[in-house]
Amino acid sequence: MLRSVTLTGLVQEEILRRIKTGELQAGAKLNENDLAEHLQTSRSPIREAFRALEEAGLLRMEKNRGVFIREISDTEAAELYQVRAGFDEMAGRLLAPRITDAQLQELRAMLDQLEASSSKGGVNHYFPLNIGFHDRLVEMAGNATLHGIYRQLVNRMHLLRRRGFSAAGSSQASHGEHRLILEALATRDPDAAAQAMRQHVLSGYQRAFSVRSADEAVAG
Amino acid sequence: MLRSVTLTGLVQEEILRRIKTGELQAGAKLNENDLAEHLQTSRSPIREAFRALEEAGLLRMEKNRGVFIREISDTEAAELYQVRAGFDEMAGRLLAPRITDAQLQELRAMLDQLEASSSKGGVNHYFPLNIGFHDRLVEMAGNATLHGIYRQLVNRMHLLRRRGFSAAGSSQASHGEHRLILEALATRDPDAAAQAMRQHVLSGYQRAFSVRSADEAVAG
DNA sequence: CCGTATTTGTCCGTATGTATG
DNA sequence: ACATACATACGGACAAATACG
Repeated sequence: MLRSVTLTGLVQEEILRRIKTGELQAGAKLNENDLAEHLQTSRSPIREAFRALEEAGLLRMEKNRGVFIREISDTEAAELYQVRAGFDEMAGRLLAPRITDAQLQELRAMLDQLEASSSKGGVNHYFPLNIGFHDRLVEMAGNATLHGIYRQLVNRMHLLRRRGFSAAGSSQASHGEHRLILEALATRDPDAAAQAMRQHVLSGYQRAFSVRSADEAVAG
Repeated sequence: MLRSVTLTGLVQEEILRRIKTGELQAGAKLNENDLAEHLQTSRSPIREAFRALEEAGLLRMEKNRGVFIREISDTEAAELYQVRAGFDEMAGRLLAPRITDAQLQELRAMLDQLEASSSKGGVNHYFPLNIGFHDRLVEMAGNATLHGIYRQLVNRMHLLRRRGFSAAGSSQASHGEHRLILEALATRDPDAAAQAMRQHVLSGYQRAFSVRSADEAVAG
């Protein structure tokens, strides 16, 4: 039992990890006693971690009934993509004028790895790399608050993975869009970068959900 | 001690209320025992509420040292405005094509009340009305996820109120921008509404902090 | 519908770490 | 540096609510 960090924090990270790996899926019930036993703690840190994750939009606590991994409706899924498109657009606009050559190099290297992974390894390799690429893009935008909220959004999107994910040649299209983003950033054109990043998110939504647009799914 | 709702939830709302009213200001220390005594509970619900509010970005918990209302640096303040500008822009773009005449009427009534309050009552009346107006705008945009994250942002901005707030004729300028937003919405022009809402946030930042732009303050 | 088992919500005690004289 | 006082982190117990047979 490590000191120096709180048990609550460790429990919180552990649950988040299980959500990211898919070990915990939407709708699953979390039992306080079981978790406390498996993680070798009392129930107090477990409950505190629950409260934090509830606030982060990952858990739903029903009084006297239990704690569940949140389920994301189709409408909310469309909302998430719509908001994330806005965030990526913001990030692209902020990043384009300030990106360094070294950063462009770093992003290119990440894309090389990503494309290699998509042919070799399965989704379990590709998925975290893809998320890491986009996370790094937003981080480079230089707004820590934006980055923090973006991460919260991405965490929520883990709850809707494994839906219509990974149609046949979808990764090919995604790679092309990634390269478009890098090209726009390389020219330091804010509007082009913003547009490329926004469009990539919206295209990803269409690939995953096979609907026309996030706008219509929300308005629907 | 009410039943039917959790004590944790009540404590959380109470602390949030104290932050919004300014009763709790940035840097203030929260004592578990004192709070538990005043709110007539044990320390457990207090601690759970702390964890939720920490995740929301309002509190900072230092292990074995205490819990404090978060302090927002100048850089983070600029970041908050920059992100909020992006949100309002999104909201305006989404709302313009879908706003109803009844909703326009409702917003006009809110502005009438807001302008009346700015001449009569003090900041304590004006401030919540102003926040309510913007909150309603985002709510009308029809994306509940966007609205939820927006509220989290606004909550954080309470931590930096009472800085350079309310220069002389600043409310007059604000009123003008509000009317511009309504005009743009009335014409159902997405770009105009997005731009009007974005600009209003950025102008508000300049009025409150007397600097040229949020971009420069972040890039600084 | 009732009784039992299980789980949660809350309370309180104790150990540990921090601040202060 | 030491001892004291204090606040927090965690653990465990009890009561209430829910689930189940």
